[in-house]
Amino acid sequence: MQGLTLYAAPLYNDNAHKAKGVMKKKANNDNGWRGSPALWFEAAIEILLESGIESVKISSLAKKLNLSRTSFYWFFANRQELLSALLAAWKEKNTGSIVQRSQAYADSLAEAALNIFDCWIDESLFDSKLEFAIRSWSLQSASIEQAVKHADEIRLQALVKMFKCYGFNDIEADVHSRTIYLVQIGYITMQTQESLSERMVRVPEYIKTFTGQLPEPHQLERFFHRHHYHAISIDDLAASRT
Amino acid sequence: MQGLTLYAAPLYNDNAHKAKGVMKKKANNDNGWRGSPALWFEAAIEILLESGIESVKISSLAKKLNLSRTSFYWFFANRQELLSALLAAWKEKNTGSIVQRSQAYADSLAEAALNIFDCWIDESLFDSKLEFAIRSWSLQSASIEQAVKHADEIRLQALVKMFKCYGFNDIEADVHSRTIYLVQIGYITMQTQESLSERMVRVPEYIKTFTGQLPEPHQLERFFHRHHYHAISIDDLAASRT
DNA sequence: AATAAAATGTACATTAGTGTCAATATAAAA
DNA sequence: TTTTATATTGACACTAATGTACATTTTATT
Repeated sequence: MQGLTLYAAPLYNDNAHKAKGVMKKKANNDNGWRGSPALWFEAAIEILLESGIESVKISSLAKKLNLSRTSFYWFFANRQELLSALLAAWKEKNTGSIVQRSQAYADSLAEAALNIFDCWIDESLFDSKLEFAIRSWSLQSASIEQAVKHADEIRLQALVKMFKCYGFNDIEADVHSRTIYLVQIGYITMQTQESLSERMVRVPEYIKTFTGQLPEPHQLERFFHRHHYHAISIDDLAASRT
Repeated sequence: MQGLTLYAAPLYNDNAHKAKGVMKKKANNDNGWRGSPALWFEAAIEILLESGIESVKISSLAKKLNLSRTSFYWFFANRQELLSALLAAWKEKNTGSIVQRSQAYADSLAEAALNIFDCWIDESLFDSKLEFAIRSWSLQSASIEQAVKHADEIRLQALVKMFKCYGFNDIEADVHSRTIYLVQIGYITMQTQESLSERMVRVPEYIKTFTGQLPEPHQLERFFHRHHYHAISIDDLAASRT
């Protein structure tokens, strides 16, 4: 066993792309050993996103990593310790981004809303699958439910503050915050899989619905640009071919 | 074992209120036997809503019903058969109501939206906890995921049709349908617990956000009335006391 | 090369769940 | 009241998961 308070989120972020591929026998650490806390953790994240927390079984992870099941206990005291690391990673990543984007510079409410939308487009800011998995987990565990409720409060408060900056009264800010946030939570729950362009096409109408104002062309352009989207994009071409 | 294709949803609806109370030893069937498909099913629903599908264990249900675990197999072939009954009950109840309310009479879009809101207020129309539990289940099972996706499509189509009746174009109807539906799915996912009046206070602003028009006073009155809500209500009094 | 530290693996104990079977009890029908 | 259908139970076999103890292998250090 080892100490391991700190590696969870950072390693998840750094190695997420690497871990995606099929690797099995090769591709491990820099040192000569096959296992590491990070590898077990990444395998756990993968299984969590694919099949939920109750599928995060040490035996499955061992199979995935081609390691003996009991080797796990060298790095983690027990299964619970691994699960705590998963929760910590979620906290660090998802709530932070919403709060941060709600405070970003904007020259109008429409643009402020677009700043929030960054989270829904950019996976490096907000991981929707992780969000869904944690929320499902919360059904089974009171402590997780607590953590999720707390996150919702923090996030909604950040949005309310944003709307109030643009002159909304209490109830308006409340309803509009909930609308912008809950529509996204709804999308996540629906596990929608859509191309970038499918989603971008709806953006102006959503902004209008959420804020009451259509975004200016230059604001949309800025938004599209930072997400590498062009009105006639590779996505559109691919879609039109089918 | 017995045949049992038909009892699922009807018995769930009919006996849901009865089953809620603490009963244990008494209060069973009309006949002299202690167990029945319905009782096992109701116990399963309760556990499902409380703690998720993986907690629906025959051993737990038996304890809850004060029956031998193996007695279950007189009524159901196996656990899977019970789970199928749970899914069937969800299908029958939740999707049906949305479709039905989307077609109800309304003299304006605002009122049409209020008709949809009926589902979110009236538990006999739409069971939010069941909805959440099934959606969580869908993470673990491809077939459940399929069923949930299908339900989402049916429901959204019904809403799109409604918005188009009031002159919305394709993309407008699409975005507004998604907004009204996803906000609710978001609420469900957040497992929000609020009093009737807390929710009613937000209704006008939500209607304005979702449809672009504030509801007429008489429309709101009709809505409040059918949900037994009065501007100064028992809820308000209770809240003001704390 | 010898040793220590780190990681891995095998064997075992334990737990918690499913499902089968045969024996028994209860209620309804003859 | 006997018989039959329905329901209930305890004993058993099986499976899949966790976690422990200890031996073994692999890498790093001297």
